[in-house]
Amino acid sequence: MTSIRDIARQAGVSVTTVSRVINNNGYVGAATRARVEQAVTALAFTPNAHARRMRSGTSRMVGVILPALDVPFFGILAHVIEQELFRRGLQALICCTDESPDQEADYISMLLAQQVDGVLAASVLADSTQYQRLVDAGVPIVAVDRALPGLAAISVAPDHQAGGRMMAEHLLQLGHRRFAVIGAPRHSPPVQARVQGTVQRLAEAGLRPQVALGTAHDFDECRALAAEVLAGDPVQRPTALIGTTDIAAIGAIHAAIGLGLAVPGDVSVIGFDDLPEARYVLPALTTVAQPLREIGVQAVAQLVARMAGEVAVLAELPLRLVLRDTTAPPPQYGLA
Amino acid sequence: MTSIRDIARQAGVSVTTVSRVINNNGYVGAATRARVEQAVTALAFTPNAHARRMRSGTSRMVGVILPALDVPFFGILAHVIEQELFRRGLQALICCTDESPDQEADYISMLLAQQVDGVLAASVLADSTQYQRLVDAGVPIVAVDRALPGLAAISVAPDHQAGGRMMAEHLLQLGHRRFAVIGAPRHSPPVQARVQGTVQRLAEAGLRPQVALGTAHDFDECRALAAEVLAGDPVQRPTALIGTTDIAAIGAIHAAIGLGLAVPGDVSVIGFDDLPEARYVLPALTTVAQPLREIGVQAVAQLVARMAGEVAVLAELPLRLVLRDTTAPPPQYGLA
DNA sequence: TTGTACGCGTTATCAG
DNA sequence: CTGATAACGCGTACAA
Repeated sequence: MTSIRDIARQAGVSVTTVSRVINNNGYVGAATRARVEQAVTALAFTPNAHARRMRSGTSRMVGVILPALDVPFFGILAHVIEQELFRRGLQALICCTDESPDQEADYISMLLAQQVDGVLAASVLADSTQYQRLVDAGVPIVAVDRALPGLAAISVAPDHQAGGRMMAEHLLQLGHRRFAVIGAPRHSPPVQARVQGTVQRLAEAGLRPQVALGTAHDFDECRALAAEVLAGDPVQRPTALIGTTDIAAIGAIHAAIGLGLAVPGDVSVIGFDDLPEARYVLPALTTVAQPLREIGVQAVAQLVARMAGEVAVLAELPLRLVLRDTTAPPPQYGLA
Repeated sequence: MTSIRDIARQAGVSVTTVSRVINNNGYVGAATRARVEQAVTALAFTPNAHARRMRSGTSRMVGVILPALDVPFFGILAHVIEQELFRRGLQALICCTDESPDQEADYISMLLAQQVDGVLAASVLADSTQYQRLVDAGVPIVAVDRALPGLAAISVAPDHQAGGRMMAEHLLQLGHRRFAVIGAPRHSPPVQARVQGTVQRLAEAGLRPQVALGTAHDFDECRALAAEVLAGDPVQRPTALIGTTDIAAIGAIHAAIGLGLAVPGDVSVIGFDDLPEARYVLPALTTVAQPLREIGVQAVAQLVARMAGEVAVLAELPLRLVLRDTTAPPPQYGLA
C-alpha cells in the first residue's frame, strides 16, 4: 500500500505538506502543491480511510439493519437509504438479519466494532437489550418501518394501524359484511398493527373477520391460506379478502381465481404497500399505498440530524387508498 | 470510546495481556484471564475494527457493486451475496450505482480508500479504466451477472445468449413465425446478449423479429413498447412476444390483454429470469430460469478463493425453461 | 510556507 | 506466564 509517506518522499516534501494538499487546508506553495499532486497521481495514491478514522474518531459509516433484501419492500427501502447516505458521503453497512434474532445480535456487535456513527433499523428483535448496547456506546439510532421495542428512539414509519382501518373502511363502504384477513409474516409488528386496525374497524361495524396469518414473506403460503378460507360454503364464504401486504393479497387473488371465483365479481381483494408488484397482477390490485421512498429519505434525514446533535421535524407519512381493479360491491349486494 | 488500555488499567494488567485474552492466543493465567474478561464485560468493550485493520493490513471487507437494489433481480442477488459474505466473517459494502457511470467511479474510489480485500461487480461501465485501479491495487475482482469489459476477471454469469436462443427455440417449436422482442434496459449487456441469441436463433429459421428496447428496468415502458408492436394489422402482428426479462414480459402481457388479445390464445409471451414476479401475473409467465441464488453463492466462493490466492473451479450455471401459462401454438396454427 | 513529532487502538516481537 | 515497545497511516499541535 502506498502511503502518505511514499508521496512525501517522491515529491521531496514532508508528510505534513502532503496531508495539507490532500485535505486542502493550511498554506501550501503553488509549486509544492503541484509536485505533490503529481506524485499522488503518479503513485495512484488513495488515503487510507481506516487511518483517518483512527485520528478523527468518526467513521462516516452507518449501519442499516433490515430483515431482508430479497423481498421487494425492503429492496426498495435499502436502495433509497443507501443512495441518500452515499449522497451525503456516508457509507452504508447493510445488514440482512434474515429474520434471525441471533444474526441481528451479531450484526450489532459488528457495527459496534466498526464504530458506526449511526444506525437505521427495522428490527425483528422483541426486546431492547441489543440496541441498548448501541445506545450505551452513544450511537444515534433511528427506527424505520417499525418501532424499536422498549427503546425511546424515533421511528420513521407510517401509521400501520390506520392503514389496517383504511382497508376495512373501503370494503365496508362497498357493502361487504364477510371478511377474511390474509397476512404474513405473522411475527412482523407492522403486519400485526395492520391486522389490529382492520379488526378494530370491523368490530366497530359489529363484524369479525377470519384471520389467517402465515410465517414468511411468501406468496405460496398466503395463497394456501386464502384457498382454505375460501373453500367453505358459498353463502358463508368471505366476500372480501384483506391482505396485510401486497404479496399476501396477490396470493389471495390467485387462490380465488384458482377456485373458479371471479375477482372482484365474487371476492374483492385489497392489499397494503403499493409495490410495483401490485400492478403486475391481473386484475391489478387495489391497495393502500405507503410512501416507501419518502420513508427512506426521512429516516436518513432524521439520522443525519441526530448525528449532528440536532433534531429534525418528522414530516407526515400519509397513507393513500389506490383504487385499481380488485374491489367491488359484494355479489349479493344488489339482491339484499 | 473505551479501549484496550482502559481494560488493562481496570484489570491491573498490561495491554498485551488484554490483547491475548481477546484474541485467545498466547499464554494467560486463569486468574488473570478472569480479571480481564470481567473488565471487558464491565466496560462493554468492543475491539476497534479500524485499529485492527491498521495492524493487520487486511480489512475483511468486500465491495459489492450493483446497478440497483430496488429491482427484484438485484435485490435477490444482493441478499444472497451479503449473507454468504457475512457467513464467512466478511463485511459487505453494498454500492448501488443507480446505473450511473460517474457514481460507479466514485464508489470505486471509496472502496480503494476502504482497503477492501475484494470486489464483486455487476458493472454498467463501458471500459476497464476504473476497475483497472482496483487491479493495480492488487484487489481481486469477480464479475457477477455480466463480464467486466476489457478485464480478464472471471465472470460468474449464465450464458445469456444461450438463454436468448432458448426463448426463441421454445416458441419456434410451438409453431410461431412472427416474433417481437420486448426488452429493457437496452444498455444492459445481459439483455443485449439475450436479444442477440434470440435474433440469431430466429435467423437460423429464416425469421427476423421486431426488436423494441426501452431504457429502464421499467414495467410501464415495456408495456407501451409491446402495445405499439401489437397495434398493427392482425395478420401481420406478432404471435409471440419475447421479453428479455420477466418484468418486460409482464409488461407485454398487460399490453396484449389491454388490447383485448388473449394470452396465450392470440399472443404467446415468454420471459427471462424466473423471478417470483413471474408467478404473480395471471396467466403465470412461462420463462427461462437462471439460477440466481446459485450465481450469488458461486460468485462469493470464487472471490473468497481469489482472496486466498487460490482458484476455485466454476460450477455450471444452467438455464432452464419453466413452462407456465403464457405460451401456446399460434392461433392460425391449426388452420395452416 | 514547511517540517518534526506525537497519538489514535491494535497486535506482534522480544525480553523477562 | 506477563510486560514494554514498535509499527500500521494519518492529521495536527507546535516549532522553525
